[in-house]
Amino acid sequence: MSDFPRRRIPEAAVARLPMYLRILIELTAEGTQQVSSDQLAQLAGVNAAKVRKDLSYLGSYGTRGVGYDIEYLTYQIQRELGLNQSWPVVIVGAGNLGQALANYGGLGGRGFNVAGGVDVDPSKVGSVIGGVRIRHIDDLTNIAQSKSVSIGVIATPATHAQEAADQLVRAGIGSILNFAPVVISVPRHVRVRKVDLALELQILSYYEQMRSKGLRAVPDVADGQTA
Amino acid sequence: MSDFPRRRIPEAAVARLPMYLRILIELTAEGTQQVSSDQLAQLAGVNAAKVRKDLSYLGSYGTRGVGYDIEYLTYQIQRELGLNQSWPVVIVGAGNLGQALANYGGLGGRGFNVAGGVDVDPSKVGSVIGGVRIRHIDDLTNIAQSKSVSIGVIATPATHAQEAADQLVRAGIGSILNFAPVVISVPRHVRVRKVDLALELQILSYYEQMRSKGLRAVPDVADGQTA
DNA sequence: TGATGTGAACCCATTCACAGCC
DNA sequence: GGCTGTGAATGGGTTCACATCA
Repeated sequence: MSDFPRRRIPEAAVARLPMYLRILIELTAEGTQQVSSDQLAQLAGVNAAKVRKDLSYLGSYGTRGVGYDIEYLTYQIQRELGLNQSWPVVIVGAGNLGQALANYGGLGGRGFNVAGGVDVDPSKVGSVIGGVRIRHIDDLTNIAQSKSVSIGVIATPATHAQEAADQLVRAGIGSILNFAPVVISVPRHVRVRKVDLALELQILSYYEQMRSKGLRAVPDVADGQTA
Repeated sequence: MSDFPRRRIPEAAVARLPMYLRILIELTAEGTQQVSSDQLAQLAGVNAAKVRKDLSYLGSYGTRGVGYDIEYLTYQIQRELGLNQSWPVVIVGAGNLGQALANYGGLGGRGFNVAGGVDVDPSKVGSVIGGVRIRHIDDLTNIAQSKSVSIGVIATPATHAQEAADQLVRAGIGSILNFAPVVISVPRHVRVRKVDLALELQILSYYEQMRSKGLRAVPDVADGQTA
């Protein structure tokens, strides 16, 4: 109501906003107050025009001839990403990875809190990891509903990932971050993002192999950087 | 020489090959021997035409009217990605994340092995994690060169990530997988991929927020799935 | 007949280049 | 003068649709 739903932002741009946000927060920590699209592009390793276009989707928050006010821009990006609230997330799987995630303190400052963790293993149920009590997976729906959780993280072995996904969907979760190295299938309205260590490494190995074969591979762009 | 450098594969296609590979390996485990682009697309949650085009970059390894021979296709993808050899990787940072990575057994079967781990903290140096002895970061160049490591993983806190990147570059590493939540800058010839939990969650929160505002957000595509 | 392989069309994303404003 | 904001141009990736072949 107060902030009417502005035009939809292209997916690719949305994916970069968190990166800009992080950089802005770092700049604030260093005491900087203004930043130009050129500087920001430099720090993010992308093209300056891209920065300006991305930011323009939020509205016209820059000042011509000057740049962007960091504090104001930070606020706008956070608002756009929905980070003016703290999102409760639930973690499925309390093995190595699940524990690492629960212990990872970095989430609090970035708009999230771990509302709970679940596992199938009875020996894990009841333990407390990173301040989070692990409950049985059958409690998932309870937890999700009582704490209004809409984001779930799958940190199970590959063999149980689909099961975990099904449970999350049944619990009414709308977005899933999948750390298990398998493709999970979910109803179309559920959004999934996947993080897979080996998969990332395999992409890198392709280019390393190209390099070793003497092909200059590509001039490199991707997550661009400066020396 | 034996396999002459075929035309370069588009970046987006390269990024999907590991996913196909994993699915093919799963199918093999289930005893399947043939697969069509339709089936594969279904399992990967992408369009069938995309599967065919992606695979066509490798060469014409399918049989019209039949599909793809899984074993043969698996071999071809592995070869293309350079996975017919095992790539040694070095992990910088032996904290929570670094330990989780070293302990993660899944790498061996997917074309990688942990050649070593390093840290700055003297109390960590000398310990053995996941079968890997942690050494001091000053040994990085030694390790990298003696074991021909070309891929490095940054698992340090954000504050030390740039430092770690510099050391890796100095050690002659060509590709970096960065788990630290900062953008690192490296010379142009070094390839970087970034994995950031909070960043992924922040992307999801954008769409959850859209949803909660009643905007049907997007019809969803991304890592597509079937119900 | 049935599924691949691929030109062509389409669509989204990136980049250019400059008008507009401070 | 300097930097934003954005139409227009470009480029890459996706999808269509069909010729091709087992």
